[in-house]
Amino acid sequence: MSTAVSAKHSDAASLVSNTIGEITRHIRAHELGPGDRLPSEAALSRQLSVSRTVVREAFSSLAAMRLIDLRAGRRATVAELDYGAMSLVIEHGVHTEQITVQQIYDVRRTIETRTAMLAALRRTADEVERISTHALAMRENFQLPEQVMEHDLAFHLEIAKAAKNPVFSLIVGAFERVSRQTWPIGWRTRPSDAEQLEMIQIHIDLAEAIETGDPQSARDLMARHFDESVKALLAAGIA
Amino acid sequence: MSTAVSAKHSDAASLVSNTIGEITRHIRAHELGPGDRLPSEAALSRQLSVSRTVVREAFSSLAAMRLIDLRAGRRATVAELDYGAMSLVIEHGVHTEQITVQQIYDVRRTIETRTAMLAALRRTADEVERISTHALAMRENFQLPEQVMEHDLAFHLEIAKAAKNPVFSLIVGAFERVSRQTWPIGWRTRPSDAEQLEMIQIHIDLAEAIETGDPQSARDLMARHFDESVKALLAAGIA
DNA sequence: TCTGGAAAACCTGCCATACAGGTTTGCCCC
DNA sequence: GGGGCAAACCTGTATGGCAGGTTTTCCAGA
Repeated sequence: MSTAVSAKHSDAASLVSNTIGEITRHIRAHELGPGDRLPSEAALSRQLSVSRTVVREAFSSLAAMRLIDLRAGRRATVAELDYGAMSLVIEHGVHTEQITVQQIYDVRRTIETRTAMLAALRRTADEVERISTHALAMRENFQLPEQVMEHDLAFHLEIAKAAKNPVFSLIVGAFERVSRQTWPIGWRTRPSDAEQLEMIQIHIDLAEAIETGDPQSARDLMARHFDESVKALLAAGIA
Repeated sequence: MSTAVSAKHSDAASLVSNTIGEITRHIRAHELGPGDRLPSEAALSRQLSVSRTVVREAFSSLAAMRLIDLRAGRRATVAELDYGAMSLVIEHGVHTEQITVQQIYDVRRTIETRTAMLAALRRTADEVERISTHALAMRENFQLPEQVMEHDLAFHLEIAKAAKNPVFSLIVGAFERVSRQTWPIGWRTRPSDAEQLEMIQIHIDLAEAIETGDPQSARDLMARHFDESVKALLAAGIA
């Protein structure tokens, strides 16, 4: 696998690209925030002297990146931070074999040992509540993999949120789509109830460390969680 | 600043969304890799029973996320991993005040202490060459901020590349657009030649640590680099 | 038989127009 | 002043068309 990652230097002087630039400039110039409305397609079309088709494709592209929200009949609005687009990019990388599952685990370990630590320092009572609930729900439903997975994903996202840095949430979220597809593989590498419960127990311990406010312990537990997961994957021959 | 980050659960049953799904499914089903060609707009239009308009918007969206490449007259092709879209998402977050510069530095520190370490372990001779070249070029052109910045950005990207994990490259690259805009602020907080050269020296030392193959030292230098940068930003009142 | 090159076929970028719904605005009536 | 309805506005999708770039095909000449 090559590790080439680039960014096309988009002088891409197509009308659509330019229009996308104009729209983002408009957002910046008017200091628009989430929920604020953008000009209508027709208005932009006149203003920039391009057809409505071009404006539509520009809007469509921005919506694909989740920078704006589109809904029929309504004006386009500036969107809240959303990891949907990043999640698709990562998924694409995995499906086209430019990224391996193991590489993702390495990045997640790097990021999430940090979020666990920060969460232990900065969490609010509400967040502790939600994190613990997901951990316990994993144990409760441990015979329903589907359920365990959903709570597992939510657990990790909540910890990122508790770290109080939206960029971490963005990155952790970016792995969601891929995780949904690889998670069952990891689960199958732990065939016995004991092994499954052991893995779930780490989550519960981690939730407790965050509740207690013990960053070092939270960090170590998250590291252990990923080390175990990678070990399991390797044992199953996912290299 | 709120730390809410979500992903709209896209049941979004619009024709365009469905078409996007169909196209990505096609890529997966046929195991297409970078450079492989996709069906023409007209063909997909017939095959999915939607108008060419819809297919065009779907292609346009995928191109915005850099999952495919579009060029006039040519068929669409599967794209190489590219951080352009992620870079736009991050930029959008900063401009709409959902992300602060400091938060980005925290994430970069987390990620790049790891890439520095891995680079020291895995770098090839070529990579060492390129990393050193950029570091030295920073010193050489230290009176041309524009130049220093470009080499600085390239320096960090090369280190990520040398870490041999494209996901790290993706994330480091995702901060490029924002960095280009905030970098001059950081530079101005170091008004004297001595301060500027001191900051550049860290890069040179880091390049050497990577060349020597000293992961611990590389890690520490990268950490110091970010600590200094954050300190400078805070001193300048960028909170 | 092989090769160079031109024409044909194909393809995308962009535009104008049209119409079916959903949304917002504003006005009128109570 | 408030409620509700109609008009104005807006987006989603479709059709047809043309300019210009790209690929394929195939013929003429060596």
